[in-house]
Amino acid sequence: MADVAAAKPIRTALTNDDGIDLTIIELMFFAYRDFTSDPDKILAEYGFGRAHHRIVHFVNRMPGLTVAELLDVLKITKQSLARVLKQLIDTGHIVQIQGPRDRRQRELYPTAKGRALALALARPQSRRIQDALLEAVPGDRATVERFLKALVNPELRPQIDNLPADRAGKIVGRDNGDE
Amino acid sequence: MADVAAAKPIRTALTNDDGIDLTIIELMFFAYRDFTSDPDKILAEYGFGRAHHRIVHFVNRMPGLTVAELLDVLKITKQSLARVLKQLIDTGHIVQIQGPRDRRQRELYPTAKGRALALALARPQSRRIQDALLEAVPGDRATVERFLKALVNPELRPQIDNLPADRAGKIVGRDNGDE
DNA sequence: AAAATATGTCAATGGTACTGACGTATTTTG
DNA sequence: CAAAATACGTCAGTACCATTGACATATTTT
Repeated sequence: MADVAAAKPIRTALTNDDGIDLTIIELMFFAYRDFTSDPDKILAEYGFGRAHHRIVHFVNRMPGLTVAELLDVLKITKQSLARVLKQLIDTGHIVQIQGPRDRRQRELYPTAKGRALALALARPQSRRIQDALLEAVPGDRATVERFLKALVNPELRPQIDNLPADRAGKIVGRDNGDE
Repeated sequence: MADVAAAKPIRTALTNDDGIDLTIIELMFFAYRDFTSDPDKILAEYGFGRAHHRIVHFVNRMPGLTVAELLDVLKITKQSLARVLKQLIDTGHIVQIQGPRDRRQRELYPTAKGRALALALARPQSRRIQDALLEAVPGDRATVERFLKALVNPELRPQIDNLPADRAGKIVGRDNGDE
């Protein structure tokens, strides 16, 4: 009976007074939407989507990673990866090389074309971040990084720490004189 | 000819040395993914997706907004909204009321059920933010808010400013004694 | 030799988004 | 008042991204 009649509309707005951090919740939504809009435009020219972006990005960040490692970073299924990875291989952005130790594995490497795409996609995002930090005072960047990292599930934070920050000292793979 | 041969793999990792702010780019990816994972789990129980989340959220934040206004906030097409909004109306989360001034318009209001859903979805996100700011010093929250807002396209920032922060003074609609 | 692992693939499904076109009710404009 | 514009809804078709489940192959481990 109560279900039949139209439910009564609530006319008062949900606000921060309700004990919810709506300000940052909404800023995350709007910020992320616009943050991804620049690469989305570029990807559309190639007929690619966000899945291609993520794959080409992490293959460039961790050259030689295996399919299983890539799945672990992206937290998607093998089947979801398959089609998109195949397209990137077919278009010459990524190459597969049989694992030297374990020949069941396929190590994934970017080509020069794949590196160029990763850079083209990252540049506008980096630029947007740079602009957002224009009026930042020393320490603001660290504050933002701490906050974002603290939003990540704790068990996944080591994965982020293991990404190469720069080329000082660390040798990720033998440099064979790419370009 | 050059295209036939397998392209040479690049074995060096892309790093911050390449002039790209990879650290924050990747933090944004991981942070947003985990930030949306909590509501995603709840939505799955209802057979809903992220589109339902966004609609039920902003209808609760701006009760009485019209379909056109909602489209303008979400930046999606009428056709994309249609199916999802219909589901939320059919399940009694949202009600439509003919606009009092312009009868072509349909004002959207949450029901008690819709308000409860919006709160249930927002709570884990708010909690995650609260936890992320646990060790923050005064000023850190403002720094994060400034940064996120600066990532948003400039022309859309007024839209964010117009969302009700709290109920002090401002009367968004007449309070007719909901629950 | 058997079991486990790494990968690839086939089929089916679902959610979200898009473009384009068309219809209806209502309001505004000339 | 008639025409144009507006607000909304809907139909058809398409595309991308992700899922589960099942199965096949090559290789390594036990």
